[in-house]
Amino acid sequence: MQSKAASRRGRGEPPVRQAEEAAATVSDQEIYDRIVTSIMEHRLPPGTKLGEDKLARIFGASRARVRQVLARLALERIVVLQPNRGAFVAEPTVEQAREVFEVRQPLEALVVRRIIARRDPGLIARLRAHVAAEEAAREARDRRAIIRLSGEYHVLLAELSGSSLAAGLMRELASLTCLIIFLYDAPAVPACRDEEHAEITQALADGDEAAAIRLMAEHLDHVEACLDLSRGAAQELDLDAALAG
Amino acid sequence: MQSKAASRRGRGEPPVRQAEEAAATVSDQEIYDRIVTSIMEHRLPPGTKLGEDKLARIFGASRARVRQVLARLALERIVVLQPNRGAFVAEPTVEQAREVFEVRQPLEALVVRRIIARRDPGLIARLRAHVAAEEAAREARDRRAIIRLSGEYHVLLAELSGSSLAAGLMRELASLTCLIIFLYDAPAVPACRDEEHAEITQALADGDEAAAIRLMAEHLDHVEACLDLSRGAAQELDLDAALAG
DNA sequence: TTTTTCTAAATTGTCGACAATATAATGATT
DNA sequence: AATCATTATATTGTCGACAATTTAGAAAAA
Repeated sequence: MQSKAASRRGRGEPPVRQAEEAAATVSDQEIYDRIVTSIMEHRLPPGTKLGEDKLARIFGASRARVRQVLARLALERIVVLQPNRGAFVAEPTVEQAREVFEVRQPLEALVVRRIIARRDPGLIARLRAHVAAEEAAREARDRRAIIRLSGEYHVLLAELSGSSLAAGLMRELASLTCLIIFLYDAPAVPACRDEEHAEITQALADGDEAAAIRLMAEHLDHVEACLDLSRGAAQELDLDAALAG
Repeated sequence: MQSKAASRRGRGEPPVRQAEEAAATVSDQEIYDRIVTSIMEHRLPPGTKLGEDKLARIFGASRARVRQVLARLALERIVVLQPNRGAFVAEPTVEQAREVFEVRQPLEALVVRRIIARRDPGLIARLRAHVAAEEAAREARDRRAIIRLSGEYHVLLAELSGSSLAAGLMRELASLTCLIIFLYDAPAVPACRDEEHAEITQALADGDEAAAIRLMAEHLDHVEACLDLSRGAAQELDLDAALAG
């Protein structure tokens, strides 16, 4: 099947590590977390087929278990289920990308207001620790970790806000944003938001609600502005290239 | 092939012989819709146990199918799954109730802005038709239909806004709101919002964004203000009667 | 060579059976 | 009589097997 490594740039073998083989028992949550992490770190590119049998072998779990997890991912819009065809990592359209940012904007503002209202210093400490982790990943040039941690900052924010509903929604939206960034981002991306998380955290520590909300809004605008949403997805380019040759 | 037997859709529960045929025809979506409708109409009160075997018999489907639907409902927070104990209709806490309204507030504003931006007359017509249906249900004193239709107005609004993301979120939040109203509402509730949907629709028809947003915010405030945050009631009910129809 | 048709392989959808756990029912003990 | 321990029943959790469908490949025809 796989003749040339170069030919399977688009959607080939799953980049999921096969290192740990069939251990005794792996929970649904573990399977879910590993797939989500892989997607957030772009080791599973959009469009990748997630075969049930293949995943079951990788995780050493039964197919039914994997199937359950895939159904959950599909409901969270991170994965698309095609009847009788299987599960694929979602490829959000330009339209969907805009919708995600549109919903995130007021939701993040809500989260910021809640955190300000709490005035919990321990809360700020956790945020600072996360920002430090982001900084470390950036210095280590670990681009995958950078992308994942950037998304997780917002999830952490929502969790610390005390609204489990907002946290759940943010988890979903953050994962989707990772997919969107992978699909539509220009190469020089991460520079766009290097210090913004730190600045937002500082505004929260100061209890400056207006500044925090403004910084957050600008931050989201910056990320969205970095995207090239005028043209089709990068995946279509691959298709065109393949057809030309 | 033969669908003659299916034409007999009485209120009587599907006996064994009908169950056999229904197994092939009842889709997951149908099971999902019927349970959601029953919950929205308060025929399945919060706290009701949703036994897998019992539901499977009622719908004439396999337990695995029912289990899938229950997992989906759990992910949408309408149902709670207790490990090794089963599925129960969710009983949102006071905290969760506040969270729902808190998230709905900016989300509904977003939906209103989108609809205004569209300026589609056909869209207004559909809204008016729905409001008329609400009016009819109110005149018919069909309290269950009133509650369900009230929630569905907001879902329809989100769908017509053109954002599938917002629509999906609103569907979840509307169902939760129905549960919340059942748990915490004082008896004299629906009076709270008799004409508000019509007024919002009119503002949308006029293209008056500021008025529409203000009316919507006030509407949500009114509903929330009607809630009584001191008691909670749940009673046993047999599933067959509640799911019939 | 290109297109079409048919066959074979692989993958998903569905179900029933068995094991693990919780609930109830019963009987024994204080 | 009340409480606790034990047994019995019912429900959920998990798995493998089989059927239905799709995909890939081979063979045949244009």
